[in-house]
Amino acid sequence: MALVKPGIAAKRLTSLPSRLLTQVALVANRLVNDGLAAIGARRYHYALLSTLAEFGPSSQASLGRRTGIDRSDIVSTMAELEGAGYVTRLNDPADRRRNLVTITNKGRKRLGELDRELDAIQDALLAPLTISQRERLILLLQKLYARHSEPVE
Amino acid sequence: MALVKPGIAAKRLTSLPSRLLTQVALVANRLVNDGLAAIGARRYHYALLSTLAEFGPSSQASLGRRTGIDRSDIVSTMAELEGAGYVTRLNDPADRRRNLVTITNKGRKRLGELDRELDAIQDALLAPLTISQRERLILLLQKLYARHSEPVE
DNA sequence: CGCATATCAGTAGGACTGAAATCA
DNA sequence: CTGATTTCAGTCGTACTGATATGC
Repeated sequence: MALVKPGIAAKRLTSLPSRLLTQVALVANRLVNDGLAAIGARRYHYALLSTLAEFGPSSQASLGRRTGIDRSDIVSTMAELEGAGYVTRLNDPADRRRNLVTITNKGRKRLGELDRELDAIQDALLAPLTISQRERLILLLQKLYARHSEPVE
Repeated sequence: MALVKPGIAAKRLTSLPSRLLTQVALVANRLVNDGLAAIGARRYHYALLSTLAEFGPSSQASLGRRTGIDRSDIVSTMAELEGAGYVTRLNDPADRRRNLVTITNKGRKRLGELDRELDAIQDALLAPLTISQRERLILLLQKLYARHSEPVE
């Protein structure tokens, strides 16, 4: 928790879109990190468990592409999740380069806990906005993200 | 530059507001960091120089409150900016605990360079949106940030 | 061979903490 | 004494790079 009472910021900064995004993302990340840390989790755990739950057993490389998490960070996070019993890693007999990662029942229960925690966090984050403002914000962010994660040409 | 072709993400993730914010902020930060690094600058430089230009000579503590930058990071960044000749630090005769930081003419010129660089970056970032969508996004983010940086009660 | 996968070691900037020294 | 300011020495999670080993 940071939270020093802020002063009045320079106009150049308060109207700079990239900075607004960073500052609001920082607020969101503080809420998410604190909330997840309270139950012993991190953002990467949620991203990986929810991807495994939706798409089924996957290689680590595929998980990296779907979540945007670096291959290198997948490795260490997978070790954590496996250690906690939330996933299993087996060598894929069809392609022995791959680790086939599978979510366990314990992992599914864990995902449920994380879902509930994150729901509460989203509410806290978006509390200042009306329902239709929240929808608009989400659509605008999705549009921005979609265009910027496409191959640019 | 990261840029691995992304896969299809889990629905839980693509609709999670905190994650959308983080992902778009990440895009913005990559653009900003790369653009500023190309001319030897960092985000903190812009935040501090623009605050000094708008509010005049300030203590480091005041700069920290206005920019949201931690007191500890102000110290090291100020050393960089002073080393480059963009600011001067004098002991405030009126309160000898304080460093009175003042932007130099060279610092003002530098701020102009950073302004131009950042203008181009904002255009690239917001290119997928229409003008009125950009305005709406900015308003929504400002509202969120304002409410979350107020004393909560 | 080229290419993908998994792993490890390490880097970099950003956010933050705790403690010390100084002074209002 | 309390409280503000500056500074230093770290920690932490995130994003990322480079190299290596292995297998398709």
